[in-house]
Amino acid sequence: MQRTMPRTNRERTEATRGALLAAARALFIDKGYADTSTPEIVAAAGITRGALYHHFDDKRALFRAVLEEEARAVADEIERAAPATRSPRKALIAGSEAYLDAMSVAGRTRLLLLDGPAVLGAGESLALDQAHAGRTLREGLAAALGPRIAPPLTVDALATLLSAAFDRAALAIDAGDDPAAIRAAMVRLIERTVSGG
Amino acid sequence: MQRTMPRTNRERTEATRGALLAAARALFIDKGYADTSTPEIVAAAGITRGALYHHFDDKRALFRAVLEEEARAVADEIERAAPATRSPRKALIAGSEAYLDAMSVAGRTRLLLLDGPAVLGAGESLALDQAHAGRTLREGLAAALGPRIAPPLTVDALATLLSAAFDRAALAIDAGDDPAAIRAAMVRLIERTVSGG
DNA sequence: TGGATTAACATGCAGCCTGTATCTTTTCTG
DNA sequence: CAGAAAAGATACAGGCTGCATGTTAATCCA
Repeated sequence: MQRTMPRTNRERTEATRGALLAAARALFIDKGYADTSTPEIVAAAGITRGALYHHFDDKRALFRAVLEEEARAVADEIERAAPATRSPRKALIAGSEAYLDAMSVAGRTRLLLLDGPAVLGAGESLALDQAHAGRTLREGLAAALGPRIAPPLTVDALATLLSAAFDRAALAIDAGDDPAAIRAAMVRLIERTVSGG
Repeated sequence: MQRTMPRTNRERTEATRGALLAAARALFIDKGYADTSTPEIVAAAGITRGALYHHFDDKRALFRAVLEEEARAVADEIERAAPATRSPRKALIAGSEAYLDAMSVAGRTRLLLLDGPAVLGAGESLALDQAHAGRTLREGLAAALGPRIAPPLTVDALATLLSAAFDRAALAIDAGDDPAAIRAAMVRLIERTVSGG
C-alpha cells in the first residue's frame, strides 16, 4: 500500500477545491463571512492555508466561488420546476414557488442575500443573481406582459423590483414569518403586475 | 487664553460622539464597514481609540449608532413629505417618491441596505427599518386597503414585500439605472397592490 | 525512462486590527 | 477643596490576512 496514493493533478485540484468549497460554505453559513477565518476553513477542509491561497486569490475569491455554486443550484431548481411550456402566467407562479422552495435550503438567504451583497458589492451580487435566477423572472415577465407596457416603464425595471420582493420573501420566511402569508402576498404581487393593461 | 477650554462633561461627550459619528459615517460610506479601521476613524475624528471604546462597546455599536441616525433622517424626510392628511393612496405615492429622494443622499444605500443587513444581521436591520420608514408604509397600506384582504394574505406581508421593492429601487437608481423607469415601476406596483379587491 | 519543469501544497513571517487593561487628566460632588 | 467619577490616552495580547519562501508530487520531453 502506497503512503501517498498517486493522483493526477486534476484530481488533486478537484478534491482540494471541493473540500475547500464545502468547508467554507458550511462555515460562512454558520458564522458569516466576517467571523469565519481562513485558518478555520482550511482546518475543516483538512489542508493548509498555502493550498487555499494557491487555488484562490484571497478570501473574497473563495467566497465568490461558493456563491456562484449556490446561485447556480438555485437557478437549476427553478428551471426544473418552471419550464416555459406552460402559460407565461402559470410559469411565473410556478417559478415563484420554486424560488422560495430553493431559498429555504438552510443558509442560502444568508449567503446570497446578506453577506453576498456586502462582500461582493451590490453590482457584482446583483449581476450574479441576474445571470441565474433573475433571468428566468425577466423572461417570464416579458412573455406574460408582451408589448403591453409603455415608456417610461420597462420590463427590466419591473423585474428588478419583483426580484427584490422575492428575495425579501425568502428572508422573511427564513426569519420565521408565516410562509402562507408571504407566499400569498408574492402571488398577488405577480398576478396584479401581469394582469390588465 | 486657556490651554484647555473648560467644558462640561455633557459637552465633551456630545462633541466627541458627534465627531466620532461624523467621521465614521464618512468612512463607512467611502470604504465600507469591513475596510474601515478604528484607527482611521479616530484619526479623522481627532481623538484616540481609547475615547471610542469609552463611548461605544465595539466597532459594531458605533456602526449601529450611525445607522440609527441615518434611518431616523430618512423617516423624517418621508413623514415631512407624506402627511396622512391626503387620501391614503396619494399618501402612499408621495411617500414612495419621498423615500427614493431620501435614499438618493450619497452613501445611504450602502449604509442602510448593503452593510447594515450584513453587519447587524437581517433581524436587527429589518427591525430598524420597520421602526422608521417601514412603519409609514405599513400604515399607509392598511389605510388604503382597509379590510379588503382575506387570509392567508396580510397587510404586513404585503408591506414587507413592497418595502423590499423600495429598497432595491433605491439601489438600482444608485447603481445608474434609469430613475424614471424604476419610479414608474414602483408606482405601478403600489397602485396595482392597493386597487381593486 | 529519467532529468528538467511546473503545479500543488506547506511553512514562516510582516504588518495590521480589534478589544481590553491600565494609566492620566478633567470634571463633578459633597 | 478633597475624593469620586467620568473622559480620554497609552500599552499590550491575541489573531488574522496576504505574501514570500521552501518542499513535494506530477507532468513534460528528449
